[in-house]
Amino acid sequence: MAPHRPFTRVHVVDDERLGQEARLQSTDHSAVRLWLRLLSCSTQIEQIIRARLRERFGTTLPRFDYLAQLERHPDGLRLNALSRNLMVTGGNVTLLSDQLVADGWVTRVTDLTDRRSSLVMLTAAGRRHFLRMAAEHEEWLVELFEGLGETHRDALYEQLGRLRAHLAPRRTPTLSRKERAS
Amino acid sequence: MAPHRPFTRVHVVDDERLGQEARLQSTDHSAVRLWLRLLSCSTQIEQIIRARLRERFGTTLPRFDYLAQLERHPDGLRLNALSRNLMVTGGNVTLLSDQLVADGWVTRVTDLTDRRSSLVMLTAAGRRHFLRMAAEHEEWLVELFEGLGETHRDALYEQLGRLRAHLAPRRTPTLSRKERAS
DNA sequence: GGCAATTACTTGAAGTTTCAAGTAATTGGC
DNA sequence: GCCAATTACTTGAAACTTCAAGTAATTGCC
Repeated sequence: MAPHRPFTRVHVVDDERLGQEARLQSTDHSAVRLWLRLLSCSTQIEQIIRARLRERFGTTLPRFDYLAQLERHPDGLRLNALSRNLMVTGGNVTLLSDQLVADGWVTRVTDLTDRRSSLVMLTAAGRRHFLRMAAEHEEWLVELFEGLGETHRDALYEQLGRLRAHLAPRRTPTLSRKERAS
Repeated sequence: MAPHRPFTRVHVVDDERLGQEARLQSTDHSAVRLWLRLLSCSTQIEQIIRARLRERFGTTLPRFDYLAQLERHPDGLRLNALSRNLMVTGGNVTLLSDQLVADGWVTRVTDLTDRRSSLVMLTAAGRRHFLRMAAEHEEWLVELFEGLGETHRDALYEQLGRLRAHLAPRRTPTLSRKERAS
């Protein structure tokens, strides 16, 4: 079988002379297993949080995350920055903004220095609403991690920090001049 | 700090006598930060994998995960079990199955011992197709974790294992008799 | 053996997310 | 200053996912 790309090496798995057994063992699967564990843990917690947000507050995780971002930026955020922080597409942020503005939790302010942009920020009611949810949200997480042991929690936090730092350079969408300035 | 029983105690955050500073520090945010890190790492990797699956193979992560499950169960899987393994709803699995059957990667076999159920399993072509993708998929992951350092990878893997074990009892959808038997 | 309760799956509507194309505003090189 | 390139956002179609309700088959209790 031909190589996949000029850049990548020909993987041993593609060597048809190897039998199935050898083929499966010929590479180090630890990277895949690590990823599957990470995904599994993340998905499990995500679904628990998602379900509770719905039943307790009738809202969704993306909306909650959106509000959380805004709460950390009292002076407002540009949709673009929000989209990057939340790791979702711009179209999604536009829609979420529409909804949250309609709900009265968020206001849009057109940026006078750049009329392409609009800033979004929490309304007073939105802030109160978010803080109420956030308090309970935190209890859920404390409860979820309770019993894991502080040492292990710290170790996990530490290792995830390393991973995030390792991954970070990969998504470098080059800050705009205005973002660098702020 | 008081025990964490939802709905019972009034959360410190709600105490309006505390100023903003005190309010933010009045609870232990480490659980939230841990969760955010976990989610962030997971999302980042997920989007990279998702993008590559699309551009290289014109497929999606859910479809890939579906095939991966089937590859690990050569005798076929019931939709129900698949739904649990993939942590998605039954309706979703039905739709994915329809698509993958239409693509020719998967076949449906009605379970003779239980005519409510149907088993899905890989076709020969589906298996070849999956193995081809899986080989490249693994390269992406090896590449992603490369440079993190084996010690840290092992430590992360270890800590995630603990977390998963800690989380596991939470989702106990009670195995059916037939599943216990197998 | 019969029937209520459970289980397995399907379906359709609603909500979410992405992609790709489009509009408007700004920037930078000349 | 002008204009091409870039940037910010919006829009609509398509894909995906969930929820809730529905159908069919099986199980368990009497």
